[in-house]
Amino acid sequence: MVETTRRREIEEAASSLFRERGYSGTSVRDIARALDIQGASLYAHVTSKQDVLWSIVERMATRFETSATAASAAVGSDPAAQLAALVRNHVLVVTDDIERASVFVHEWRALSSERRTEMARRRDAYERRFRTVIAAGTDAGVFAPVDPNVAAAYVLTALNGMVAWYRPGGRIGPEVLADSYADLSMRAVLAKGTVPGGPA
Amino acid sequence: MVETTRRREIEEAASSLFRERGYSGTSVRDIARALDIQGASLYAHVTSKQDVLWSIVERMATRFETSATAASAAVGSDPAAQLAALVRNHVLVVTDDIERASVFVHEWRALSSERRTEMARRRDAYERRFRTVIAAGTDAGVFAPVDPNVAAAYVLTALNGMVAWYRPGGRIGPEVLADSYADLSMRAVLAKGTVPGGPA
DNA sequence: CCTACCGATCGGTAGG
DNA sequence: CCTACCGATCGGTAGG
Repeated sequence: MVETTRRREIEEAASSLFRERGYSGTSVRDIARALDIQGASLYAHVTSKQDVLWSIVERMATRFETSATAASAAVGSDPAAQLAALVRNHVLVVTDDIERASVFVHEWRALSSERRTEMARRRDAYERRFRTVIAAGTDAGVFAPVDPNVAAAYVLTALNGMVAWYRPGGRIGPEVLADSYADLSMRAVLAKGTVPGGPA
Repeated sequence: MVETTRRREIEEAASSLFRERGYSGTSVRDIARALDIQGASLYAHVTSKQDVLWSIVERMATRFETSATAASAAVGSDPAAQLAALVRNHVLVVTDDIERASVFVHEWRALSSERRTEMARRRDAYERRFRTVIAAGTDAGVFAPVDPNVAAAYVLTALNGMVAWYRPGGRIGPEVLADSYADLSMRAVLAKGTVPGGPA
């Protein structure tokens, strides 16, 4: 599917509706109504409702992946700095596109089985970045002796939980939020008395 | 509606399906099939699909509320001990009924508007317990100077995030998990150099 | 708890 | 992008 303006508008309207009502709770006609066209007219631009979900989820997955890689590369190998960079980056991606991020977090289960399997793999690889860096910090003694799987799940679900409450333009901006979440996450895993490694 | 065995079985099957596919993604016939009866036969026991969702969500809400109150009362007024008790309690409620807990966390949005409003109010009151105790700790200087709203959201979404990955009978039991999550949460908010207040 | 059935809505196609 | 339409499925009711 070529990427047209209309196509982008459909994805945007769908993201908003999928966030509010879920994929199953949103009909093709709901999406069309948001764009003031007929339900059947959507199919001039997309091949299926499932494809719209896929492009939303896939786009966000790629964004999380590439920007995590960039954030990681920007800070050197210190586990504390690495974790802070991953957390800050994640918050910034979420706040930058809260609707697609929400769909990414909650609706990937509605993907058809092949795509769902691919996404499960990519999500797992993403979570592994957190596990690995936490394990490294724990081994180095700079982090408390936490179970890296539990700690990574804890931090990552806290980050993803943002999609449930964050609204753009609110009291707290993305940068402040990124710092707060990084502070909370660093403290959660740091050994007592350690000085937190700040963001890059 | 009287609480019969059959009624309980329906709620159980529905919890499992709602968790897997969401409320909108689950049909009345899906629930019936899980119980080896006809779709229409369900209506001998429930008045609507919506009522099944409500009883699941309401039951869990009450469980979270009453057991948080009990946990809070069991530990004295020290903010650190209070927060640890709230976290431990939450983890234990979630792990004790992971399927209903998952529906409670994710599907309350599918409630009809009146019930949804009530649940929003009760969820907010529950979150306020966390905010209040965090604010008290921050004021007392035992917690780091975090924004209580942000910190409470962080901790509570991490706790609720358990429904996405926890499976009963796994490597880590509920008690160990409750301790781990309490440790992570305490460290996240404690001021540097403070000795964590343990669970009750 | 069953059979038989209801109107409404679903995702999607045909053919312009 | 529209009208007209498809078969399938939806939540729920009637009447046993």
